[in-house]
Amino acid sequence: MDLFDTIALPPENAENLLQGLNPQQAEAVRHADGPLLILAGAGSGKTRVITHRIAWLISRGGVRPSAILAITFTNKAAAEMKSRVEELVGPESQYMWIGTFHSMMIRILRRFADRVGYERSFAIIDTDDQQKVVKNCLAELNLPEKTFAPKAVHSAISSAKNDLVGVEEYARLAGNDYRLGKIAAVYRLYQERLRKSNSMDFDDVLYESVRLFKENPDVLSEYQERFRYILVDEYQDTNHAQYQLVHLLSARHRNLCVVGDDDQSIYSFRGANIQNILDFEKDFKGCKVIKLEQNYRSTGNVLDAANAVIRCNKGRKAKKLWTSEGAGEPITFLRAENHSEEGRYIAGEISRMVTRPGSCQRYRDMAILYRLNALSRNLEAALREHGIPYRIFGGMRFYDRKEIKDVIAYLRLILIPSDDLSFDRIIQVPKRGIGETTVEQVVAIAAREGLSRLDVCARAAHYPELARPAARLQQFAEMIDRLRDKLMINDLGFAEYIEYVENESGLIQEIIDQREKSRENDPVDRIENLKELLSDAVEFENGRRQLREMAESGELAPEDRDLLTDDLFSVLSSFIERAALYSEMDEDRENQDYVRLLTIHSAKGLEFGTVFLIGAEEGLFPGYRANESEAAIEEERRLAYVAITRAKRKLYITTARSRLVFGQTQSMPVSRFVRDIPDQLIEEIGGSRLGDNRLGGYSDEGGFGYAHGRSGDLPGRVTQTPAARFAGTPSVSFPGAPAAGRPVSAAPAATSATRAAEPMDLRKGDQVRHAKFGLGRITSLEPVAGDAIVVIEFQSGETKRLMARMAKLEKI
DNA sequence: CCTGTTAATTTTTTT
DNA sequence: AATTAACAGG
Repeated sequence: MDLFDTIALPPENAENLLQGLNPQQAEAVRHADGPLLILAGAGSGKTRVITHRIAWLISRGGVRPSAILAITFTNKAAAEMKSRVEELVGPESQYMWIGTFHSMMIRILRRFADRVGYERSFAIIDTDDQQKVVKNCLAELNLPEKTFAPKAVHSAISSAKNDLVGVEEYARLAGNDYRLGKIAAVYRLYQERLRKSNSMDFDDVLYESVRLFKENPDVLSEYQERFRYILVDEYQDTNHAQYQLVHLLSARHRNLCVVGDDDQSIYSFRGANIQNILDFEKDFKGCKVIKLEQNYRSTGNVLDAANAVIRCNKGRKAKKLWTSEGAGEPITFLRAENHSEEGRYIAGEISRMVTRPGSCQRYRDMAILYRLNALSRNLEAALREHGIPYRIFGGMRFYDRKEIKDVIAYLRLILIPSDDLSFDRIIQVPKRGIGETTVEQVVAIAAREGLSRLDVCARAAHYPELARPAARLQQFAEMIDRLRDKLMINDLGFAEYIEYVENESGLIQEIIDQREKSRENDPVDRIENLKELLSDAVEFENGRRQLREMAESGELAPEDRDLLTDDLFSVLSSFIERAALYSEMDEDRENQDYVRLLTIHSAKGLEFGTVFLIGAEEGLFPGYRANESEAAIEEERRLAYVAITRAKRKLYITTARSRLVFGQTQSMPVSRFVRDIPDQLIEEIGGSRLGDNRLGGYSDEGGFGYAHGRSGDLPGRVTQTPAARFAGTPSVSFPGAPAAGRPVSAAPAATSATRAAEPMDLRKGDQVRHAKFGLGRITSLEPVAGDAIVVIEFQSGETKRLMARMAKLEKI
């Protein structure tokens, strides 16, 4: 075809793209037109193939970068792919579309929002909000949460959307079934609510995209035409809606390349359909299939173990990973007495490996993987005791933290006064003398009058039933108005504006006050998180500026026109959108030297020299819930396969005979997956993985002799390293020291937002003047996040706790 | 209206 | 064990 019209790079340069690739990889890179399925086993150089293929299309095939669409599942994967392609083809790669399903479809949906009945400025709501809306709907329909668990109802709605089953069809399918009928009613109300507040949840983004394309042939046609080449990574994790999107978009040119590994499909619980990859050959008759089976990551033993485990699954494409590497070290299996012994052993092994004379092992090349987040807790004590720097991933995401979500809700309500969801979140935060009954009345009036809840507050005096709290409600509405005016005046930097909101809203003061009361030092310092949000805002503003400069110098996709404006309003709008789509994993700076603790799910796609897989016990892994179905066990087995194949050189698998599960000490048998690993690959410590599955937590073996390590049995010795404070209390010297709370994003706390204030040399005992409270004396000073909380006794007799910078203190 | 108490409830995760 | 929701009392 017209593939080789233009040659953008010298041919010899293009040929370089094939260098160092094995025949299958090279074939995948060179494949010209038509559907292509790449079955890429773990560690088979998948990312390399995708990036080289894109580069090949551009430099050798003369394909315009803007005609290429590459879809990944995470922002992190997208960012990595982007930078690796850029290395290969240079700056023109910026015109490619690389992103997640959601980020790309949101761009398209904003452009055509009116076609699916939304305002262009629609908001994306997160899981928390979704749950809340479901609860509200249940309450309104008088359905007891006892029989209709919000979580279950929400997940039913979510899967319906993922399967492209709309409200009407769901109701039809429910038929006369009482329960399904009620869920259908919740579904209907839920959608109504979201639409009224101009919000979409994550599932809607996909559902509405499919609808947009199906109902608007002109729109579909434009994008079909534009994307001549489409690549989808992690195809085994696509759900039905994503499958439809890919099929719709690629129907014109049929240049669809999907990459995946059915053995690594571990997201069925969120709608991923493994059948999508298994059936690709049926969907695209005559497609090219390329298997990448040579593994470049792991040693022979690790790979053999992985193969042995996954072999037990039925319903998978036949393949077998191999390596030209040697067998390497045996896998070490530990049968510990309990979790503390397990932790001590691991910590001992880590410090032994790192501190051994001449060792080139680094903390950063090690990871501890587990099935459940709860298991990470046990390890912390042991790691800290040994002075091992570590970082726990997962659990709470930064943007999911309460204090962050509160600020975001303020910002959203400022932007969109009709955002009732945000209103609900912050009307009582901080406490302002508005209680449950008042809120209920406001909600009722808003519904009756067809006004937004904020509007009702502003006009509270008009309603007799709100007579008593009217002043407070109006005050709240006025504050939001004031903040909006400030936004429109546009005289602050972006981060400065957010800081302004954090203070004016009273959120900061509220945290200070609460801290006074419970004076337990929060392990997660909420003030520090709020400061961190400011650093993020600075970074965001800078990134956006760069992007705009790039965009101005070249062609601009219609979806990106809003980049041209840089007033506070539009910067804030896109910042809020990013907050909904952004997770902490996205910002793991890889060169930091610490051990990583993560779930197996979040370890997918990563690799480590040494991997510790902990808690390999029946009931935990596979989880007790998996026993209900064969399919669930198979998914757990794939999870085990993913875990094992993360290891490059050395794999440890550890178990405890007894463990605290849900506050109860239980006796834990060895996981069936471990028993599938052949004897010759494994070295056992502390007991056999085969026998010894008797019940009863007590064992008379009395621990174990460490086969190769001494440090484990020296619990008394504490090595102090600076890194130990990664998980400990943040220590910040005031003024001007960087925050230590989140080591990964060690952006200095002195952002442009906070730089305005000079570093003050305040001390306990200093006399100060405050604009409002007058003269006073500092009775205590606690550094926090490059600022400080000061307690001041004023001459009036009052004692106040304030943020030093915001208080604008004058030293006397 | 707010705050302190008891009772109940537990995968995995991204977007 | 630990977090979180419902509930009673100031």
